[in-house]
Amino acid sequence: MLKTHTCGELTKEQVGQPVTLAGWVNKRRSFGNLIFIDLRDRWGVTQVVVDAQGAPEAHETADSARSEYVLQIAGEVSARSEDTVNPNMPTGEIEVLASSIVVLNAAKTPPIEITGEKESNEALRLRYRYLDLRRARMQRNMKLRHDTTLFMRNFLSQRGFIEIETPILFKTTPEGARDYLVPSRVHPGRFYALPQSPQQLKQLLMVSGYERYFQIARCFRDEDQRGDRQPEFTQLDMEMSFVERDDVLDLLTELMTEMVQTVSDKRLTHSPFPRISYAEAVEKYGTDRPDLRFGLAFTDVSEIVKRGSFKVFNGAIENGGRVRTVVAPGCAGYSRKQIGELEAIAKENGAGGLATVAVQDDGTIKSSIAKFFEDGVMAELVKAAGAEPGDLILFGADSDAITNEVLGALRGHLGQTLELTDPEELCFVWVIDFPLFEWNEDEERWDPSHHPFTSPKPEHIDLLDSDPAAVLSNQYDLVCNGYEVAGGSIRIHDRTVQEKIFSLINIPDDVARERFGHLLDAFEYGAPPHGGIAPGLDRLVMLMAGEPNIREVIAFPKNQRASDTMAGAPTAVEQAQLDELHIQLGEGVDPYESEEPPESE
RNA sequence: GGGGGCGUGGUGUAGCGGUUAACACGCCGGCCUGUCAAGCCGGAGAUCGCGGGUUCGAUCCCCGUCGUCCCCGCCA
Repeated sequence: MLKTHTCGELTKEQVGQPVTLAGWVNKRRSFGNLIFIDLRDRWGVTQVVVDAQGAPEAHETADSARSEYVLQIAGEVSARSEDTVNPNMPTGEIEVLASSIVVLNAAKTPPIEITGEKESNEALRLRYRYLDLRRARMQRNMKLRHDTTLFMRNFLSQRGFIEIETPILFKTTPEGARDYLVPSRVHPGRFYALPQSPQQLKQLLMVSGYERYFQIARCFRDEDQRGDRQPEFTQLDMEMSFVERDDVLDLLTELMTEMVQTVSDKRLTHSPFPRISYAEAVEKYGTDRPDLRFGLAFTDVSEIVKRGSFKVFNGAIENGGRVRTVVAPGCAGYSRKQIGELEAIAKENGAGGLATVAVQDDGTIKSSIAKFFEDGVMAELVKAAGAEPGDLILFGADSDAITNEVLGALRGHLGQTLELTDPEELCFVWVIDFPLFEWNEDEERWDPSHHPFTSPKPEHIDLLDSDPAAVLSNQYDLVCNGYEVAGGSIRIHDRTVQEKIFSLINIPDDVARERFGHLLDAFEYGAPPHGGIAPGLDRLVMLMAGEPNIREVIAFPKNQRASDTMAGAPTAVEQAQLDELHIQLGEGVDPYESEEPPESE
């Protein structure tokens, strides 16, 4: 080793000892004949003192060193005098008196700030990711990610799970997300697909009798990016045999609770986690992934407002919709401008406008729609909505689909602006009892709301033919602070039921056999009842780190356009490579178009 | 595919129809033996992303384009 100690471990106990440190120049402060170097490695920062009189050669080297130079420094640990102790650094009680310094490598001035408090813009950070990853924030996030996966592995291993790797080169499943395809040299015109998740493989492992499987699994989906979505991401993929829903929920609750308590400094709102049905989540919060760090649930006031004469409300109800409210606490005094902002949000989400009722501090009503309601009805309305003096009632009057969006967006906005969301808090909630199908307007068919391997609730199997919309499934999602952080289900393990589902979602028998024959066949050889779940690792680490997007917890993420701007992927390839893969580019396709010229240095 | 924000020395920002384009950090040089956001002095460094238009005059206004981020669609 080129070092005897790390830059984070020396204390008064080592005073007088000879040590050798190696790391990067975090900061250099020169007084001419006396130079201080803050030397950094992954474990911390240690101050090195170089005295021109005591060590002239070392001083000369220190004088020429610059930020981010890689140095090896030999010297002696020395206690700092009382007035020079730095209580802000873990190693602040000591310093290393250098006797010799070797420049292991020089460094250009970095294009992004590594030690400063200023954040360089993300495009630059990604282009120089190897430098960005030197920053304390990134080092902390990578460590947290490691701690998280280590915890998961230990936790599951202790409970009898074993980690099994499944192929990255697999088979296309066109009914899901868009696949990343990999051409085959040996099979002209054929393609592998990168797995969107190891779903089928883990189910097959259950058929194989492993009973408790997990994998820190990379998954690939060729869809557009979001702050919480990358083309490749990581799941803690799990599957268990002979379990029922609550077995999975209980185990995951335990895992998540201990994980947060062990690796993060965030606070859990509650554990065990509350469970709400999909129907309740949508009815009260307008979404199947509500942020429950705050309330602001919706109330259905259709029956009350019917007794008034406001045409917008009555019209919405006559057209099969409803009128629901969300209460903005303490916002009765909102100015016209502030209400205008709320109305803009409502309109962006499909509302025609935004009716409001302000319950003023003295209990009187201020509202442009008050004139459509008798005082008694208005009082009942205020009470039903749960509004107190000082509150502002916001109305959504339309189809449920629209008011879910409108009120959901307003609720989210209020949660943010009224600071009802504590960034130090993690609020997990189970969402259960999802519908098995959702109607696909464009294709005019039923789509699985989760995936086609999710089992219907046994008591609903009879409804599959008569009323598919009413069939509930054994699907469950784990939601945290408004993010879906895990999703899973009890699976189908019966070939007949599985074939039935395929036919309901318009996958003809021959297609089902071609795409999923291996699974259907496997079900005939003693498939145990089984189920599982797949927490999204990136999102969990993001939440525990308090980061705004998952790129901050991925060492080398892709940008919004799914490019790696550091290495420059994807790239055009040589014609010879294409030929070997039997691939011909489409007419007019120019892979070199709009490609940035390489940086010349 | 659609909507929106941003793009000014190395970095982060300010600015604005006419400026020697400002500030901080960084960088380079000098002084300095107790700093840890070191200090003091001096210096270099920007065709204001690119192209076109409007204008007597554009970094500023308009259009296009490229880059980047956010959102909708999409994400079984």
